[in-house]
Amino acid sequence: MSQDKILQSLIADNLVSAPDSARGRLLREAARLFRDKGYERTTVRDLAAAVGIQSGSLFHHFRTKEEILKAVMVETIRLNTAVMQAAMEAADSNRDKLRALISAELESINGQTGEAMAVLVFEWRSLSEASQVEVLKLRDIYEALWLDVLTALKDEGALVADPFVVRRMLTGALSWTVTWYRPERGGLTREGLTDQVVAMLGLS
Amino acid sequence: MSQDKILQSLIADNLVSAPDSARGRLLREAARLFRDKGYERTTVRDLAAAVGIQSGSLFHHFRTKEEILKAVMVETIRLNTAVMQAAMEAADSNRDKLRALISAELESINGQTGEAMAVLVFEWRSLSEASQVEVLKLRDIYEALWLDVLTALKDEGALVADPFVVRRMLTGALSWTVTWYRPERGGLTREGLTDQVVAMLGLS
DNA sequence: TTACAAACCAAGCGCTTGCTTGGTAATGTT
DNA sequence: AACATTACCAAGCAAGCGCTTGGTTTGTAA
Repeated sequence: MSQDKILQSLIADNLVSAPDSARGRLLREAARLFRDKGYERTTVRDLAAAVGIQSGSLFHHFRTKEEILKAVMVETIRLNTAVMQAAMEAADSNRDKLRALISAELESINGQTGEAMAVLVFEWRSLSEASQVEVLKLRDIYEALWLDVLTALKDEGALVADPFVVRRMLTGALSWTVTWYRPERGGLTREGLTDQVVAMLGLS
Repeated sequence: MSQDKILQSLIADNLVSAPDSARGRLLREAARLFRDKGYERTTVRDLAAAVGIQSGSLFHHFRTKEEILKAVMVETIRLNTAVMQAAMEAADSNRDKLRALISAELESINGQTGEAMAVLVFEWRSLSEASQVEVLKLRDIYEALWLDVLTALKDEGALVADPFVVRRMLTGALSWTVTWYRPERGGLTREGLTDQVVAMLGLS
């Protein structure tokens, strides 16, 4: 299934909002602002101005500012989980599945959903505890994908280190690319970067 | 040189403040609060209460709230650069030097200076641009330590991936341990974790 | 004892924040 | 055409923010 088909299907199920809807546009601008200035430094006036409405009008669409942050996170996880599931199912061997996961995560971090992914990593603490629990449940599904593949590779003997530790190291390493990797400025392509990661793990 | 000797020497040179001084205590509490709640959510009243003074009295020691954040970061980098320099010089081979660097960085992230290191990673954007430039200069010295060793390993043929990429992946991977690694709760020791990282790189 | 600076308090100022309110325009729906 | 619902505006409130001010206590040294 293509990435666009997946998005369409999620929109139809009301799991993520359409990019061209009022809600979708706000969430995209919110992700950008939250990443650039941080959640706390972004005011509801900033958010409203970014979509061309008054600050008070925001509260017709969302009850609180935090609800906007939560929506950004929830929709991003939903989309990426679906995309990664598809990418993985298309691969045969466990090595290829891992490669697909790494490549897909790099894409989600540095591609279209990059702003939202950065928010997911760096604005975690700004969520209320109740919301954290909620978002964490969605993350668990996502993480299970990784652990299944890594555990299989460990059983095959292709991996020496502990699957849990490897996944956590990869989470950090891949998330961190958002702070330095600039594919548009030439040099390393995303596939090239994926190669480097796989090589680092000794799996190439 | 022992870790304590290094600290004493830095205090003597006025490069970091003594842990039992008024300034030192405030910076330690600030690091803890900034990590726990984030810089923006931490008020000057929180900071003052943590050391038992009135909020206004803070501004006798620091001109602005941001100056406190900057001080936390600067002193932490200074200390850790010195510690890592010493750890590295004690090792002979390049493999051992890299191992020493990894172990030392894990210690700095998860040990005494852990709170401050987390602040350094997650509160970066809360610094004014002027301060960012200043802190960045200090970081460059620190990063040069890593690149020297990784480049040497690449030349030896022990490393397949690009040194710059490896360092950046390691930065992310090691920083991220702050979010999950809990040495006190048994299981993995710091040396054990270092082993896992070295094994992941195929250098064990 | 006196002199003086460093450390601190009590009070509050000016501003920004998230959010509310009461009403008006736009957009379907029948 | 009549109504109902959604989307929005203009204005502003209460609370919390970083920081200032004028004055008092504490520490140090001659």
